[in-house]
Amino acid sequence: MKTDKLERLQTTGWKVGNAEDFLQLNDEEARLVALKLSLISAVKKSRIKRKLSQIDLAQRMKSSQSRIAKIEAGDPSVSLDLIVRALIASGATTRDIQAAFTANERVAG
Amino acid sequence: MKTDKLERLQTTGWKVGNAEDFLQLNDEEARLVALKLSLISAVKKSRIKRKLSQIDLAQRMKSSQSRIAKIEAGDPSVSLDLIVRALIASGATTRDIQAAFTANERVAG
DNA sequence: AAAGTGTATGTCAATATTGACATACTTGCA
DNA sequence: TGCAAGTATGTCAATATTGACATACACTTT
Repeated sequence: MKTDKLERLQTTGWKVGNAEDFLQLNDEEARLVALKLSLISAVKKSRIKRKLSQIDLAQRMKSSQSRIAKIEAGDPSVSLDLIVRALIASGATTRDIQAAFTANERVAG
Repeated sequence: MKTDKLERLQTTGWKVGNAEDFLQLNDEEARLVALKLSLISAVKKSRIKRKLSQIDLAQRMKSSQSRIAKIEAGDPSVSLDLIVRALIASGATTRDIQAAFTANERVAG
């Protein structure tokens, strides 16, 4: 029984990609991006609503003003974790977060 | 996930910080954890529902079986980004994701 | 004009997260 | 029993993300 590369790839969960995978991946990537954008929008909205400056929000979540600015600017260095943290720290309710998802559905439908 | 937040709070002396800040931070951290748990549960549910093995799901999202296992085990090395990617790749609809948030609200509310 | 307040952008060392791999455990089936 | 498929766990080099800092920009008030 030879343990060639293909078999190894299969047993470890790998397969050669094709065009379908590529398109599928793009779609999923698009959904994630759309979701992030919705949440980012929710962060800014929530922060403004509660009259918090970026510095205020940064202090609340032990981050920095520049990070908050990057969040709201959609900087690629910002993770979904940080966006959601900001959303929570800004005082957004779980309902607000759900609303962001709903908005996302409309966009990404 | 960062688990050194408490440690940093302690070592920095935090004369500025007060009990209110401390509790607030814990609460926000708890909300994030609860949210992650809900989404993790949704990942596994969605994967099983569509009869996908961890290897299948890993292929779909260009990850590895061990990563999927870590996601579902709630391993601290797994980001919210990865959880949501897995959720999307598993075929979960936006409605499914919203449902996960609703479940989270019941827990964290 | 100068000073104050809030936001944007670039940089970077420290830290967190990643896919990949090896390997062990579990379950069911021949 | 042995085998195969699925899952769990530990490790690690490569990469991504972080808070902090400096600094520039926009706007308002003095």
